[in-house]
Amino acid sequence: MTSAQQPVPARPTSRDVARAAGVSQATVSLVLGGKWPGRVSETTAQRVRDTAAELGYRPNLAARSLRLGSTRTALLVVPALTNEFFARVYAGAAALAAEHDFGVVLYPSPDGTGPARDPFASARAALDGVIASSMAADALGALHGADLPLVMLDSDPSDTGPAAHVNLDIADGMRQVTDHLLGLGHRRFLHLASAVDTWTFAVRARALHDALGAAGDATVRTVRAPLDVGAGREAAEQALAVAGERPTAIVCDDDILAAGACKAARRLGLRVPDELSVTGFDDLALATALEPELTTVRLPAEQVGERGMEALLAVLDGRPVEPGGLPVDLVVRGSTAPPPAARA
Amino acid sequence: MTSAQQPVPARPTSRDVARAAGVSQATVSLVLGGKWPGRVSETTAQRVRDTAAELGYRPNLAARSLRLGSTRTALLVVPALTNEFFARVYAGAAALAAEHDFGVVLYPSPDGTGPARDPFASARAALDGVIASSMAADALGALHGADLPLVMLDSDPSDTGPAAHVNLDIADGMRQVTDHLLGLGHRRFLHLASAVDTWTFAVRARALHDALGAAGDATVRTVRAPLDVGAGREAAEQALAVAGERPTAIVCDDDILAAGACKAARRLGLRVPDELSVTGFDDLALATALEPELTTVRLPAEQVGERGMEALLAVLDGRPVEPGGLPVDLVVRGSTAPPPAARA
DNA sequence: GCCTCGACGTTATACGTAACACCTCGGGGC
DNA sequence: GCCCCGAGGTGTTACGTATAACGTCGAGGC
Repeated sequence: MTSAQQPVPARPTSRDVARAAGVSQATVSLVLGGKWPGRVSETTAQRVRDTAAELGYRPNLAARSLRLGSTRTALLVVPALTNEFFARVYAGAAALAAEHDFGVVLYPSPDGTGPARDPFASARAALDGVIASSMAADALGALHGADLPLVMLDSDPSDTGPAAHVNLDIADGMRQVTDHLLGLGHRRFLHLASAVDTWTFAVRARALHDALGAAGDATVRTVRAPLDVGAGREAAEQALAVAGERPTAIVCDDDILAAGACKAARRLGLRVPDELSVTGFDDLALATALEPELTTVRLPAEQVGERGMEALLAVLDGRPVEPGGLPVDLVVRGSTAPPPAARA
Repeated sequence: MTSAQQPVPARPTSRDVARAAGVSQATVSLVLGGKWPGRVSETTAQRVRDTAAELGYRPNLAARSLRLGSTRTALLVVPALTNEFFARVYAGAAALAAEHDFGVVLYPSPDGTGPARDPFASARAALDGVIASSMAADALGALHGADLPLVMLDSDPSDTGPAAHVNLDIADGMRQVTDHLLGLGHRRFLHLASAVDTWTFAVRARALHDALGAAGDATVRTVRAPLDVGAGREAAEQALAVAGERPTAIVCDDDILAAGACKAARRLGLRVPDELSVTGFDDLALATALEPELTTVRLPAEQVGERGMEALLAVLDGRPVEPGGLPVDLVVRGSTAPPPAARA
């Protein structure tokens, strides 16, 4: 920037291509734009394309965006990419976006710590829309205020601000988990819940309590912990150490917490699943890395991203967004078994 | 786009703010730009800022980029974000970038599958530079050809094309692992190596063989597997099942492979670490989720991202990039112990 | 009393692209 | 012979911003 600017061959513009090809800049734009077929004779078009390739022409995207007033770029707001679930959501969204010549940029929202920077400054270009996963209400307000098409992922459908919702059938997943454990004979439960206060976790709790309530004779205690193996272990260890009848099954809001629960069990000398059943949620890679492998609920993370992008594209085109939650599946593995009492 | 365009109040421009504040557009730019302090009287400046806030003015980034010829945006090329290591690299790079009013967009490079799209089309804006982690040579060629400042992460320093390298002292990490195991008394090793053919893994292999060669009486077999728990388990299981003297330690290129190795051990009825020691690499969250926890090498992933961004900013400013690899640390946990023979 | 000068603003311009409106020209139709 | 028409191109404009170059005006030096 400071010096050595002159000798560098500046990037060729469409005008350079035009000059070299002996046509006007408008023609170059017509040819390379790809729309307007038949507007330019094939011989001329080919000459333009060849010259462009020869010069290594690359359209200036800033200029194009300015002209078009659109960048074909969406912002994806996620709590943290280090959570495999969201990394997969991104992958799904980015893949579908690419098919439609769209881009996805990320805004890892402040998960408690750090100053809440401006999500729109984080995107380095104008945005056509926003896809956001469930997040704190205040951060959400900022997004609403931006009058951009907004698609919410896995969040409260009664929040009618957004243009569309893409939800997982979380309640059904939790119901499947509970029914599975009840079927095995469990009656005393521990719910190792996320300390994060979002819709997706609230639904888990409600579904669990509903399903257990229907069973009549089941009891459940709840402890909450941050989404972290160590925190999950501590919370589970404390809960299991209290006097009174020990739970025979731990239902976790998340595979990460479930990993913590397994560690807690081992520390207390309880074998999983013989003496204690543990279930997770998400079906991360972690679930099959553990021993025993986790019984958990498979969430189609990539599909969430895809459907989110799909919904955004629909909104931008003025098409209606077909509603409907994404189905989730219980995956039974080695971390669940009948409780000790039921094993003769 | 098709209809209902008119009723929407178009986003205010700097000119709208100027009109409302009773000044010229240039003054608005001067005030909001923040440079040129003292160029405008404080009373006027305040009036402009107030009107801007009132109208909800947001500068058009496309126009700014066009004018400035720069977007303050870097492209980060990584194999896959679902690998926690790269998600952390991104987090580090994005955090430092934000401090310098820079943005980071991602290009998850085709890891074998999928058509290699254009990395520069993936970024939806002009780029000021590229930060790339080690990748296949052909993809790398495309980046070199773009005459953009390029910073390579954890890759062959003898590749002199890039503007700068940010490397981890991988060889030292592997040496620490080997010395630790040799010190415990191990002599028969299995190297569970990554099937990916990049510099960072080549260095691991070389360092391992060098360190073992120095020991004199140690032997090592190598098997390779994709970076995947299941694949790692299969490879390890087959290798452990062969006739002859069984290795007493498995050195893995990666925590994910180490998780596979642990599963293989359990399937074969070998207890870790009593009958078989296992080491990982990376210190992912997975390392402490497993039981026993993995002895592994902690890589400062966030720092890699930070230093990469730092180097890019330096190159852009014409400042020299100070070289030097990032140190890595052996973390001894429960997955390593003396071999059975050494335990009286 | 003239000139200078700094403080404060304004006017004008360019960035590179897309696309509207226009121009040219040869070939029919009548 | 005149007009129309479509094919194939070109001139021109606007997008919103940053900043260089240029007023203007009152205070102060000599």
